[in-house]
Amino acid sequence: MTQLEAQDPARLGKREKTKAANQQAILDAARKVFAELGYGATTVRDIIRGTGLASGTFYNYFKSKEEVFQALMDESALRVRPALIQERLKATTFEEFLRGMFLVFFSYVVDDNRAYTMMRANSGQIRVRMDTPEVIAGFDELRVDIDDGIERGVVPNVDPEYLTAALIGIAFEMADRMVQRDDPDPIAAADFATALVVGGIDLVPHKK
Amino acid sequence: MTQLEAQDPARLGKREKTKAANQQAILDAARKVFAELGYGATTVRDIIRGTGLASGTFYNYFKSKEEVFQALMDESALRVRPALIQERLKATTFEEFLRGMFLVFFSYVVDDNRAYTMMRANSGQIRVRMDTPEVIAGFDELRVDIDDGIERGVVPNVDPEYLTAALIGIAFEMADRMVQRDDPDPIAAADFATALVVGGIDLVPHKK
DNA sequence: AATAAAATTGACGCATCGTCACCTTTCTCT
DNA sequence: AGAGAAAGGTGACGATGCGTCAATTTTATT
Repeated sequence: MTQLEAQDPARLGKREKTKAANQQAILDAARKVFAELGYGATTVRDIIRGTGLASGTFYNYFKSKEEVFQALMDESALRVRPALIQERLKATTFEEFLRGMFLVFFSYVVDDNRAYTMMRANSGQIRVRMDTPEVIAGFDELRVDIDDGIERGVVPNVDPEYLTAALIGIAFEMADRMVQRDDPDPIAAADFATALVVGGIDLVPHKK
Repeated sequence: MTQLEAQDPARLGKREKTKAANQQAILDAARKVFAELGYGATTVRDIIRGTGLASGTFYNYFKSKEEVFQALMDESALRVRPALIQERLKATTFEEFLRGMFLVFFSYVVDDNRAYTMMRANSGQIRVRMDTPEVIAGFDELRVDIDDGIERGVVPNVDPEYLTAALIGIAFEMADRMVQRDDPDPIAAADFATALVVGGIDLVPHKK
């Protein structure tokens, strides 16, 4: 009754191989079903149905529906994080620092629209936050780097916690707005956000 | 089996009187139980138990658990909104406008800590957003007023949607941080937020 | 007082959850 | 290779919570 074909050539025991495959299958099914039905409406059984596994098996991999969702968020976070780190390291001024971070984040949101939209769709009804320790790890590193940047003189000497909070707030709320637009423009969004913080918003007049 | 004593002296039919009383009783019980158990863990029965009413009665007043929660949020929003409007109207510069709004919001968050904390506690696990049409009405008016302000020259001519989004993001994320601090200071928070937007963050150096 | 209207009640049927005893597959060791 | 052990998969089951609804009680109307 198992429809799973193993194709991974890596040297792993069959056990590890199917475990990994199952885990991924559940995640894939979950992403799909969440997108179709929304978080609230999908049941654990809906998810497992898409994998050919038995209902009980789900619980060998995840504790609950919420945990799968969280795992999906983590997957997304993992995909942005390297780029964020990259940007952070190559910035030499605060403005570069900000523009790089915002651009990476907004671009990701537009690119991986599926993942982000899925998350957003679920946001409406009932929501697992994106700023849990796991998901926000990139931004937590951000706070550390802001501390660092202050020492190095790259970042102004302001309350790092508030600064981080404000940046996160700007990023997420603007992203929400952006994806609702007809033609989302990450560069424009990043410019706006950057100007708002470093220069005052006068810098980016809105063309009507 | 009804433990409710009517004490409202207003001239209302007994029907209206108990209806209003029941509605409020459910809301009060809900706030308490949500705070104790968290949104996810409380059941509709947990809520109704605190009122002496029967389980079916709950559904005469609210459609679901989520709806009560939303109603509680609306109650809170209703409490801030007049002050927000007040601030908005009396501002003559953008800076005043911002500082007023931020201060009202942060002060409310600190004052009505119970309501806000309840909300926050639930935020973690699973969350009903604060930016639904109802809750955010104050901020929706904000967007309208920003449009207005642009016309009047009080608010800089920038993309109003992004500006609103950014302000909301700053407000909520900073509020989250603020309430976690030992000695939350709404004035300092409002100063920070205002400086961040109007003047660039250099204006408020952080004392270490 | 009789009748109508409205609201309350709690038992019921339904759905989902998470568990667990049993079974199948994979691993290990000689 | 084969036997025993360990890991993992299975699906039926008990438990829990939901929302409904026919019956009942309470309030309004005439």
